[in-house]
Amino acid sequence: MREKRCGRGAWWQDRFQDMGARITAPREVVLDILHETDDHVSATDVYVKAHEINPTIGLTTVYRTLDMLTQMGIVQKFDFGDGKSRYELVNNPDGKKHHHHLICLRCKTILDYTEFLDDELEFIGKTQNRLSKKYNFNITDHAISFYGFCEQCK
Amino acid sequence: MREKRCGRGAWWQDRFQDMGARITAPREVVLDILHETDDHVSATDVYVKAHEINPTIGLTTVYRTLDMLTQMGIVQKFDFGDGKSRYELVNNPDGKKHHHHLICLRCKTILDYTEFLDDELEFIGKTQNRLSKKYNFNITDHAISFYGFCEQCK
DNA sequence: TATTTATTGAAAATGATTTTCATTATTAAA
DNA sequence: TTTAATAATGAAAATCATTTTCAATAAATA
Repeated sequence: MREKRCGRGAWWQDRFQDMGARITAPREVVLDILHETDDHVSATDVYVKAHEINPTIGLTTVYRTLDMLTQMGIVQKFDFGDGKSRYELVNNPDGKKHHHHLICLRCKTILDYTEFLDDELEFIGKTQNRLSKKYNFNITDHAISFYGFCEQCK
Repeated sequence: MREKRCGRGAWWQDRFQDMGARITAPREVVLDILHETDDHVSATDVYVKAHEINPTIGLTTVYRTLDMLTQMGIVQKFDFGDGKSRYELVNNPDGKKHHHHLICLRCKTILDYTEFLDDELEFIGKTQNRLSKKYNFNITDHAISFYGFCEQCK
């Protein structure tokens, strides 16, 4: 087993309560794994790690949990074009800060960058406000990706 | 058959020449279809239309052509999380202007928006310059998506 | 405690995308 | 031109991520 959540419960557990979703062992394991990871992980990545911790956890449940977390806005789902989805905590207290992506169209390499967040914040904030109003959308997250060719491929 | 390219060749044909790629009937049909479409189409969408025009064109070739065009930067490939990739011309002279996406996490609806392009242009241009320099990347395109819940789903 | 409801995992089904391979069309060379 | 090399094609088979089905289990509620 692994150490339990600290104190009265992790930040995400309240969200579960609100949704009437149960806090189960498999779900805790998935959340723990996401907290420990800096990378964008695939469902299989999560499954493999989960399986090491608790071999009874099935791939289906991993998919279901990841999907649920995505819909709750706790996890962000990415598709970089290599056929499998990647998942990442939106708010990882210990982990990597919010970042954007630079994707090579030939070799599919993904570079995370965190620079220029100040300029970005300004732009995103403004746009987000305008969009939510205009389209009556409750915006919870965003993604910015640049495409092109990396040093090796250009 | 359908009308041939006007004059000495469409803009994309030069790109083909440069790459040593042949301008074949199936490829012309795929390009034509993309030009006629405003939507983000799936490979199957393209295949169905291509098939109406020329029933000998196979799905495999559609995939291959789309992939090739993506790598050439002529087409942009999107994944919105519904399991199939979408493709769209980057420069569609007659078609829709460059736009960004507003995606509902529950019902998966995709809204295109084109507002606020002036602010965006400024932000994107600046960031793009900085990134190309810093990471020695040849940036050809970008994508911005906002996630959240639409009117019905929130 | 009994009963309803949510969650789970295994196995099967689905469905998009890739690979294989033999054939055909195109270009380059002789 | 004719020929040799190469690129492109399509059908069928193979892959592989993701979903669905369904019976079993666990948790919440009456």
